[in-house]
Amino acid sequence: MSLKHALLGFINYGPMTGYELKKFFDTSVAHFWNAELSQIYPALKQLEGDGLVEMKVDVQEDRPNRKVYSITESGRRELIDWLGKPADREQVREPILIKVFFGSSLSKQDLIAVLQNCADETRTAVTYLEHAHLFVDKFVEAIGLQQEALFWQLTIDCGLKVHRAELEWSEDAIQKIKTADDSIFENEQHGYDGVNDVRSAMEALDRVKSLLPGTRQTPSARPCTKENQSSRPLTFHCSKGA
Amino acid sequence: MSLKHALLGFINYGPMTGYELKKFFDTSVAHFWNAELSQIYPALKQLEGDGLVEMKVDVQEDRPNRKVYSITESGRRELIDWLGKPADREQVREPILIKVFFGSSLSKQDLIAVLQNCADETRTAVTYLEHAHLFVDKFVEAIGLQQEALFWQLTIDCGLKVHRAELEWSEDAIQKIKTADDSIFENEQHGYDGVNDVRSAMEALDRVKSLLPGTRQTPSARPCTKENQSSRPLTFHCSKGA
DNA sequence: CTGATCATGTAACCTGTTACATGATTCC
DNA sequence: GGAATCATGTAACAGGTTACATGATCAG
Repeated sequence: MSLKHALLGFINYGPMTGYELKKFFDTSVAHFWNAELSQIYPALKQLEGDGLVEMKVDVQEDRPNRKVYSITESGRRELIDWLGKPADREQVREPILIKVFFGSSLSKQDLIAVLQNCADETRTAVTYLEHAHLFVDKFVEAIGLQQEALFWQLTIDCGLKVHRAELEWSEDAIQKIKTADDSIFENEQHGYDGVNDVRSAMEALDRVKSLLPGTRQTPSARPCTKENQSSRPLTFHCSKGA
Repeated sequence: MSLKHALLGFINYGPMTGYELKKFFDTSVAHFWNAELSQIYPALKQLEGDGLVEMKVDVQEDRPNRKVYSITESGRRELIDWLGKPADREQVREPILIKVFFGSSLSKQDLIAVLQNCADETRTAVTYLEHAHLFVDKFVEAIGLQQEALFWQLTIDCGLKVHRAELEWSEDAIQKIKTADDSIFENEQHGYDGVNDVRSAMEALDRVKSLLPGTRQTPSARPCTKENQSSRPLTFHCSKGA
């Protein structure tokens, strides 16, 4: 549950309301985490129920009352404990790669247009992150959290590297597609079109697997069961725990 | 709804059952999309309800009956239509970056350990993807879908570039943290610890924003409303539409 | 006999997004 | 007067994961 720990992390800077937490999210971690108010408020209630934060109502005359949350000792322990544990990996989900994967159904120009659009958006993201470095410097100074600068900047470095890699990829991909043979596009006729063919394809897959290097071989087809999803045989599963 | 379109994409290769679709997911798109059987079966029912696929029961004596799905004309149109539209961007969510962001609460060595673990997992992912190139070549040949090779390989190229960038980042980050001043770690005392300070921090933020280049300035504080989430002022929002 | 394979599903749950509701104040 | 600000929430929905249920056959 990363959200609750991110909330704890901010509240650890100092007592805050849900509304203020939302601002912190939007101004400092939006490039790698988002949270809506409708998610923050119930999460704070749960943190309070677990004794990780304490709430005090701040009565105001001319504005709505505020609920100010502070971290407890138990909350600080929980935060430090969680921070020190290996990070979860979220399953990668990239709609653009679905489009590329099935790109043979499109015309060359349509596929390029989709990738061009992707490249443009990524370029925008890179530009924003380049500003962000400067922004963080000013911000941490303004709020007196200079010690945090290194850590905040590191998260931006990550976003920059990753987005630049994405951008490089999409530009490369466009080039490769441009120079590809026209015959592989707008494919109507595929390799097989019957149940038996899919079956023999799966058998072929097993033969291919046993030819490949680098992993222990399995004598027969891998089924769709829990066990070998995590054992990760020959196929290129790559986003869940080692 | 990327999942349904991915299903359509595979069924477009040829008639298939849910169980077979799961195998295709696990062997060829697992590095950028996952789908459980419990999600595939109802999705197929919906696709059928929408007239995008057709189902035929294949009665077998010695094994459970199968439901074989084929794509319809309408389904093929829907697929091509979706493929040609700009891809959605999923909100980035990186638990590891939350840990780095709040890294000042950890000891130097604990933070390095977390990043080391992240680097190791990423290295494993890179190794798998390196195998995957070879695997795809053999696989598409075995199932007679050679025309698909370029597209499938491109999706692996993307994963490789991105994961290598991540790996590079985590190694850099470890170095930067190693050489950082010890005083910024295990931070108990933060810059402010009262409500009023958070408020003045938010005001400081607004002053900072107006100093920054590259975007149109806003005269006053940005609130937590829908409208300017999409207008993306000065902060480094970067993962939603331009 | 145990466990894997083939094959289909349902139900509960978790996380997150969108829409809706309220209501005073302040800025243009 | 209308929009934005401050400040709190609820409800519905969407997407995905985990657990559970069934049941036959085949391999070790």
